Amino acid sequence: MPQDQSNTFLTAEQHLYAALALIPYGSVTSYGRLAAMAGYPGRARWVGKVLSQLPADSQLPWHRVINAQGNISFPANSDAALRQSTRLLAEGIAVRNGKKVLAKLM
DNA sequence: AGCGTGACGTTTG
DNA sequence: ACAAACGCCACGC
Repeated sequence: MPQDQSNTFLTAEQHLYAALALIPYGSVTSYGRLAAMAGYPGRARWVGKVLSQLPADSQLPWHRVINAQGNISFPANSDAALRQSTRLLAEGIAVRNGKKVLAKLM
């Protein structure tokens, strides 16, 4: 039954949110690693899609997710990239050229 | 069914 | 450091 969302059953997205919430303040990880953490190895693109649909008022630390190259996955100096770099900076993580995140991935 | 498009990843040059 | 070539999966047309 589709609407039977008992608390023992978690959707794939919920697993992802749970994994995302576990990323510690001040550290970053990649889409691919987050996918694996959530139990879906090889689904980096899916992670990106889910994050792109997060509500604007989400309390989840979406800004701690960058790509495997260590870059913010938005065009440098776009509004989105600026929002993310601002939030990272607030956690003590520096960003070079509006793209490169100067921190090791988790 | 076919094709283009993504907040992507790995390998190779 | 940069780019191409794959691989990957969900969606919309």
